[in-house]
Amino acid sequence: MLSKSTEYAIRALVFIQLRNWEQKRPGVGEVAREIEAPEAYTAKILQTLAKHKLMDSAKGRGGGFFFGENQSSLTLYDVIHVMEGDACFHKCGFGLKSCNDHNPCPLHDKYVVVRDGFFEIAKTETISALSDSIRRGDAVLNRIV
Amino acid sequence: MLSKSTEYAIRALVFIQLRNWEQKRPGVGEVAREIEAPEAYTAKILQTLAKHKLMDSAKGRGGGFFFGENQSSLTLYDVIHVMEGDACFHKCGFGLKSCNDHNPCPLHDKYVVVRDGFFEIAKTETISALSDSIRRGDAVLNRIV
DNA sequence: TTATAAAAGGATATAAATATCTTTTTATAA
DNA sequence: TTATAAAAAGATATTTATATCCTTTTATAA
Ligand code: FES
Ligand code: FES
Repeated sequence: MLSKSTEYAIRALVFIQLRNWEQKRPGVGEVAREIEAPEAYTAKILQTLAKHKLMDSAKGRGGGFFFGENQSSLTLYDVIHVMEGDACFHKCGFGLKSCNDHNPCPLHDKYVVVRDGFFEIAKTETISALSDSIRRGDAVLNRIV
Repeated sequence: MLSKSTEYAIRALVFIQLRNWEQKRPGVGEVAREIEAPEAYTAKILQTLAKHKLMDSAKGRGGGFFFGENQSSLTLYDVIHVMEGDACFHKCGFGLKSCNDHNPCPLHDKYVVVRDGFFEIAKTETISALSDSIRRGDAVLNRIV
């Protein structure tokens, strides 16, 4: 499972993408409301994402968050990596100090399949692809209730 | 990813099973040493497992931990359920308040495959099967280095 | 040029997970 | 019956994740 912070980050980026497509640059308040996260905490997360150049920000009046040219194909992996590192893609599912094909734990063979499946999703799915499925109405960003 | 506590629990149970097969009932100290976990913390975890009847314990001289008759086919799911609940099998991977087939988040279709894959492992793998793969020499309980 | 709106930065606070320590209960061996 | 070994129970401590608050910097509009 991803950390709450990572989930907030992913949903925030998707929302920013959706608004950007409408020629808007949402601010912290709007993002926090939309992803149903505490505002001050959302601010910290957006700050982290901007610092790592996953998206861009503009200070001052009329400012907000947005994607620049070279930030269009951001993958889930990129976001996870910045927010919580990539232990989840490498760790032994049985809790050993490392995962090793040639000296496996008893879960290794089966666990690796699942772990790699998640890695594949993370490397393949992009913020803009997720956003697009919402724009098309095939998926939702939040629950009504 | 499972919590550290859950990992300790699984490894502890596997070790207890291995020792039981040698007609031994290990105590907290022996278990903690083997799974490389802090002793007092291991004690708490074993206490939780015993309280939930996942294995049995005997107090006093010559006491220790062991599996009773009806505790032989303990699944990983049982252990995870007791240690951290089963959110990981139900939660929305995108962080929505619930996961819903008919009102999916943009990750749903792909995420559910991975999540269900893990659920399948958890429901299928048993402590005794994992232990047996170690006894046979096909897998390890800990890393030399 | 000043007032205002916005993000950045820094300092704290709270909650949850991980870890330790001490006392109590229980069983057994001497 | 007493001393000892072991788990159970309870209290406390530490660390990490989550969350809040206050101040500073920056850009823009009036
Ligand atoms: S060694 Fe445990 S998952 Fe690879
Ligand atoms: S709705 Fe998100 S994983 Fe099912």
